Amino acid sequence: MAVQKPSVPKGTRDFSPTEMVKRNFIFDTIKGVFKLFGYLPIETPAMENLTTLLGKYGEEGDKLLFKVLNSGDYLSKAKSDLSKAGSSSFALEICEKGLRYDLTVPFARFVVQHLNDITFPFKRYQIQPVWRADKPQKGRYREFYQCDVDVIGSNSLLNEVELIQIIDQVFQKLAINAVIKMNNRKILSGIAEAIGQPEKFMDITIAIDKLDKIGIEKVNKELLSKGIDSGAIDKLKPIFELKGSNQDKLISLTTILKDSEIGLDGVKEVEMVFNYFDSLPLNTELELDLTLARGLNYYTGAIFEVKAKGIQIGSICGGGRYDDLTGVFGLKDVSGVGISFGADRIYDVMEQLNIFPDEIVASTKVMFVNFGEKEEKYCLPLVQKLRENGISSEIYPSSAKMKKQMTYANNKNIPYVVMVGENEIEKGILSVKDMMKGEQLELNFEGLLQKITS
RNA sequence: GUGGUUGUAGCUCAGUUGGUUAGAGUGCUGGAUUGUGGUUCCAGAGGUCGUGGGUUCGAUUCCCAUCAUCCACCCCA
Repeated sequence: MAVQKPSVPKGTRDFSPTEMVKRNFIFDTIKGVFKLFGYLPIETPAMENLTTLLGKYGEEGDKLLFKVLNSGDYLSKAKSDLSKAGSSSFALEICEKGLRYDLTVPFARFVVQHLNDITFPFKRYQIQPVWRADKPQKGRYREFYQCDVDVIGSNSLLNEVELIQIIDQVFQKLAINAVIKMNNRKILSGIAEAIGQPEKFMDITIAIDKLDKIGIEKVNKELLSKGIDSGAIDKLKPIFELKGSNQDKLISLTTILKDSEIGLDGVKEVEMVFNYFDSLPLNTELELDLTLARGLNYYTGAIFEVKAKGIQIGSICGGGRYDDLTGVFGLKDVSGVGISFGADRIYDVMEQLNIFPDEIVASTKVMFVNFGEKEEKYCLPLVQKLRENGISSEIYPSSAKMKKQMTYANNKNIPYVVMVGENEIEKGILSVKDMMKGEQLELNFEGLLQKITS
C-alpha cells in the first residue's frame, strides 16, 4: 500500500499535551462552578437516532447534521429508487443515526426517557463534544466541546438569575472580560405584534439578529425581501435604536408594547431578573440587547449570549429558556432553561489574550537523572517518597547521555533536576539543580523536600 | 451551499522574468564539553516545490483541473 499523508478530517484537531493542560484548565474551572451551584453531571452517546435530532434546529441545522451510514447491506434495504429519491430523503433511508449537534436536545430526550429516576427541578451539567457539518473557519470547528448547564422542570426566574451568576463566575475565574447580552423571545414576539406582523416573527428575529454585523440598511433589505412592508419596517427602526440604561429601555418598551400581552410579559420577566441584581453584585456587564435573537428555534423566553470584549470571534456562551422541548418526546408542560459554554472559542480567546496562568503548564516538578542500573535502584525509593508527598516526579527511563537528559528536563520545563551518581551515593547526598536559577546544591532528602515546597 | 486566499524541509517562510546543484530561520542528530539544560561555535540528516494533466527541448515557476488550507458570507459555540 502506498504511504499516505497523515491527516485528520476537516475541521477536527489533535491536542498536544500543552494544549490539553490549558483545555483542562477551562473544563475544570467551568465544572467547578457548575458543582458549586448544585448541578450534577450526565453523559449521553455521541450518536443519537436521527428522529431525535431532526427538526429541532431549523432547516439550516438539519443540513449541518452528520449522519451515520447504516451497517451491513444498507442499499438493498432502502425502499426508494436511488436515482429518483432526493439526496436528503434518500439519506434518511440509509442512515438512522447521527452525531449529536448540541447537548440540549439529547438532554431533553434523556429527561423524558428517564422520567422515573429524576426528581424535578432537575439540574444537570454535561461537558461533551458535538459535531456540525459546517465549513470550518475562524472560531468554527466541526468537532468542538460544549459545556452545558440546564435546569428543567422549573418556571422560576431564579434559574435565569442563577445562570447569569454562573456565567459571571466562570468568566471571572478565567479572567475574561465579557459582556452578557440578554433578551426575551416574548419581547420579540411582542414587537412583531406591535408592528402588525406577528406571523413573520421568525423572519424578523433572524434578520435583526444580524443588526450589529451588517447594519440597519441591509437588515431592512432582508426584511423587505421576506415580505414585510416598509411601514412595519419604519416602526421597527426606533425600537432597536433605543438608547440608555437597561431601565430606560424597559420603560420605553412598556409603552411600545402596551397592546401586546406577550410582549409585556417578556418585559416583566426581564425586569424581574434585573431587579435581583440590584442587591447581587455582578462582575460582568449585563446588557439588555433587543437585537439579540438567536437562531435555534426551540427558545421561548429568556435568551442569552456572551461575547468577549475586544476579541473578534463569535459568541463564547449562549442559551435560553425553552418551554416545550420535551413536548416532542411526549412530555408536555415542562419548562427548562440552560446555557452552553463554547470551550474551544474560550480557548481561542484566552490564547489570543495570553491569559492562561503560567503555573498550570508545569507537570513534573522533579526529575532524577539516570546514571545506570545501580543508581536507578538507589533513586527509585526516593522518587516514590516524593510522590507520596504529592510531588510529581520521574526518573529518566534510561542512562542516556547527561546532555540528552538535561535537554529533556529543559524542554519539559521541569524546575528541579536531581543527580545521584556514585559520588553522591557514597557521600549520602543529592545534587539538586535549580533549572531556573542554574544553581546547584548538595542536599539531603529533607532539604530537597523543603526546597521544593518552599 | 456561495465568493476569495494560500499550498516549497518537522515548523515559520524566502526564491525561481521557465534552465543543469532548491534557500534562510527555527527544530532535530552529533561534536567542541566522555557528570550538566537554557547562551556560543562547528558539522550532519531532512524536499515527489500539494496532486493529476497540458504547453515546452526543458516546468517547482506558465495554463487547466483537482484536493487541501485559511478567510468572508449563510448559520452558529
